[in-house]
Amino acid sequence: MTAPPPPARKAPYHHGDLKNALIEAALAALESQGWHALSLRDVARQANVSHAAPYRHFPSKEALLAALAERGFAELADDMQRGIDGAPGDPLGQLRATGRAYVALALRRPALFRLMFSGALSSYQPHGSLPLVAGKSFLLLVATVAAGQSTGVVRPGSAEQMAIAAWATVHGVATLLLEQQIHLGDSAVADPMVVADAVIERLQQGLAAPGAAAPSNV
Amino acid sequence: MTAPPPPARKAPYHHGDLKNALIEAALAALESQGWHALSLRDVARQANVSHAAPYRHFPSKEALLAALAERGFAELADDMQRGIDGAPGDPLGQLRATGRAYVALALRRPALFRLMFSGALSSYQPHGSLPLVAGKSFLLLVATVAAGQSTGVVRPGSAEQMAIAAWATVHGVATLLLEQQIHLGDSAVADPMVVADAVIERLQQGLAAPGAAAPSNV
DNA sequence: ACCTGAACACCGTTCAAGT
DNA sequence: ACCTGAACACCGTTCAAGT
Repeated sequence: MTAPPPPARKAPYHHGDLKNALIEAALAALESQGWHALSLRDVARQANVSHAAPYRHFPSKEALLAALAERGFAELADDMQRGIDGAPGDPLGQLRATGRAYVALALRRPALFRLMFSGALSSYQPHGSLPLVAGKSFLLLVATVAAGQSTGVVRPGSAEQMAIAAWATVHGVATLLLEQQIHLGDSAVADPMVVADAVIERLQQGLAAPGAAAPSNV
Repeated sequence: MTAPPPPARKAPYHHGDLKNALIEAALAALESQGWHALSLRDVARQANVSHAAPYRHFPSKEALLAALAERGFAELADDMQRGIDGAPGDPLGQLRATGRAYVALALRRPALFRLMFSGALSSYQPHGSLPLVAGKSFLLLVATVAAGQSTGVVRPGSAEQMAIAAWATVHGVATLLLEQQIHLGDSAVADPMVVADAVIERLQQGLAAPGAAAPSNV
């Protein structure tokens, strides 16, 4: 009765893969609390290490947040690439698909999206490969616009400038929807994605070459 | 020599207008640190009161942030209204002016703009008149679109839906510029406002009625 | 090489007490 | 009615010490 319980399986002193464990714990905490409320001490608790342990793997809390943001940007580029792959030979369809992927990510992981785009990181520069990964999705966009121009379905002009306009539009709907700034009460549409589609459709018309036929689907 | 200095003008025990003094101090701290780094204790220090004094005027730190955001939304609506007043009888010009005012505010007060639109406040609802003031600028936009439709320079359709598309586009450039996501290195343009104008111009073309003449200025 | 525990200088919020 | 000072339960970060 009074005998002490067996030591059971004690956690090893060395975690083994603490860095990834911290990132996983932080990703979970992120979506439930937002980046500004995320506590490094709490993440350490969740990973069953002391509050000082994370400092062996990240020089600061911001560095951990940057690692999360980088995961988000990689996921964004992957989703967009999947959209491009899904509509081979149809640049306008590819543009629509990348736009939908962008909005979908914002709605699926709102806290992660805010971390990526809402000034949580003062600069991407000091965080290793973050600037490179963050720039990847824009490069995809420019390439798709250029492809559309070469086949004549996208109006001529600076591909970069048109990509910026497309990005701005899609980023705008994504953030306004995610922050619930757009009130869908009056309209018959209750689904945010329907609003996004409408805006993307209008953008589509602006990017399409004057003579080109309107896309048939959606 | 050893005589104590005269009491001079001691600060009165009652501040008099502490509420506004706190808001002013907070607005200053906001732009220099961002909303997430803003400390209530520091704001109190800046206003020369104890760290507990703010709680007589704001139930929480978030309530103070909400007061700042409300100021921002009021300023935004004012700026947009000024843009509308500056182009009487020219709805397309008014739309362009409101868009420029929107981007200008984002670039002039980046931290305030982030506070307003980047999920710092979990909801506008519990903060008095904030939802009403926050909605004002969108109503201006809808009214201007409707005015353009009635004179035939803006294409027909749901004014609300077109206002959403316009808002999304302008909001997108504003936030991307403010977060320095758009790299102006390659282009000849170093001025963010030039990028904004280009995007707004493209939006303009999307909103204009097919038959209407292109705007001559800018 | 990696992790712990104590320590430091902060926070937001509460509450009895002062004016 | 409004403000103060101590107190509580947290933070991020540092550093000597442990394994």
